[in-house]
Amino acid sequence: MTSPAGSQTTARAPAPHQHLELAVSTVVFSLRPGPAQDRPTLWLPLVRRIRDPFCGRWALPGGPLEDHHDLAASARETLKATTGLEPRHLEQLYAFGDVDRSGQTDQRVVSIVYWALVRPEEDAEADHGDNVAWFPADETLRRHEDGTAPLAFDHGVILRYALQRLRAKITYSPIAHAFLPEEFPLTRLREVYEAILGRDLDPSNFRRQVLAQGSVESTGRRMTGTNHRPPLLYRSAPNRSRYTLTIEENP
Amino acid sequence: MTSPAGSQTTARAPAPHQHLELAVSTVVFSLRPGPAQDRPTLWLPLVRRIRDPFCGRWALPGGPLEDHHDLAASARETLKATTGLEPRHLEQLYAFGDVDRSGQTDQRVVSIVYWALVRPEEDAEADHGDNVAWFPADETLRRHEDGTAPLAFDHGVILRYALQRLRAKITYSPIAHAFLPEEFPLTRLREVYEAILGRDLDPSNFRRQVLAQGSVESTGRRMTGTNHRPPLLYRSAPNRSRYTLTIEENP
DNA sequence: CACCCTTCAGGTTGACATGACTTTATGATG
DNA sequence: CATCATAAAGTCATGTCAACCTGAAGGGTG
Repeated sequence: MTSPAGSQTTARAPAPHQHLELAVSTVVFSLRPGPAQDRPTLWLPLVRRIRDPFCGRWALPGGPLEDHHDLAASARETLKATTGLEPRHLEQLYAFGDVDRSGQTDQRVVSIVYWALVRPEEDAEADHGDNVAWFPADETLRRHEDGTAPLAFDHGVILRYALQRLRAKITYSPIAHAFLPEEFPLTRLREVYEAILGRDLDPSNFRRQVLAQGSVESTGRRMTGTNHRPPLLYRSAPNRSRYTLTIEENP
Repeated sequence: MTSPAGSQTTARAPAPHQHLELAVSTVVFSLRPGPAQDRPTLWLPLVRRIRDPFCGRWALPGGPLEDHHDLAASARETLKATTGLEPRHLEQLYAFGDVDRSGQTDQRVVSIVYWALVRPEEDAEADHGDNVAWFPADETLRRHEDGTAPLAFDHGVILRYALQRLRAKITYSPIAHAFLPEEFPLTRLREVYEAILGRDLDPSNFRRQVLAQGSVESTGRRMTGTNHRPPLLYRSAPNRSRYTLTIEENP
């Protein structure tokens, strides 16, 4: 076998019993009021399967890779078509391709999975019938793992990994802004972090940290009509982080 | 489009002019003496292409995805077949699938790229003729980017990304051990870090850090036959890091 | 308008991590 | 036994971070 990556070998004959399919899916997160209205929590949209295998179960939005679309563009397209969402932040998560993950013996599906963040305003617009719905992320994962309401395919594993990645990434990268509108008081931003990390943060220390690292900048204006001292409004600052790796899906 | 991820849609007709191919490639890193023998540097194996497109250029080892092998297993298999290497650490890097990356208009290649670390002992064993050779990583990247010796396909982009990922990951994860034999003095480990980060580290502070975080444990034994005070030998400790995400390719 | 309530905004303190540097230990060598 | 080379441990100044404290600035209420 001397054929290197990106090989042009055209003679690769798939085993007659397995057909290879390349799909693109996306784990979309949004922040919404939790069950008790204590703290906002992460939600994600799922699509109900209308054919076998896993007919009736919920699955991540996605579809086959579209020709003449790059991977990220294909994720965006498919996501818009299935759910109407156009996320602000989109990033590749992982490629899943275990032999047996398709749920059918005569077919193998390799999925390039993306994860995305949308703002709450963008949540509601789509009405795609009762085959698309939003679910609380942690509860969905819990009910998948205890067998109460399992997801289709290996999408439970994917969801768990996406949650881990989000929680890890938010500690070193200013992605939290993607959940918020253009201008926001620092308390909103802190609530995003608290929701994702699942614990309270000291308002004072949070302010100091986020200002020191320079991921936000003040607009100079203040919020009005508050019941208390009006907070300054901030916007997300142009990214000068050293952590940004060069592969960027966000134009 | 209601077909969710992992879709079973069998009716997807590829555009007649483009054939879709799924490949698996690996960026393998090893530590070897540098050009000047000051400090060891990163090297990687490349494979010379023997057909168009990019005939004669060097490319990452890889090949088409093998049926009845999971993605990581396919990477291991293909790597062993092309270079004889069986890396100690293997991890998925990224999926590359831009429409035009194959260098041919009638074909589209999506590559799932892995990256791997091997120990120097494992380097040399393979003799696959003059179509497989080792190159210094940084110099290869430089000569790709200034046009002196461009790599095939988009493998320059891939190499740059892999180097970034390695340098980022070594700061928060104990992967450096994968370059070393079972037992090693801390100075060896420090040299690995120095080579990858490209700067000297204080031996004393390095020792304190690495012992405090517990990624290595002492064997109790010492090196013998040294020209100086014999150092203690350490081995890598069972991973108790919180940073390890759940998708593990390393059995 | 005096007073209270709430949240904003900035400051202080102590525990701990990090970087630069110094000192002592231990084997081989001649 | 003096010397050499490196290991291993200790010292000290500085920086960072969580926890806590204090005052500021609005609206609401009587």
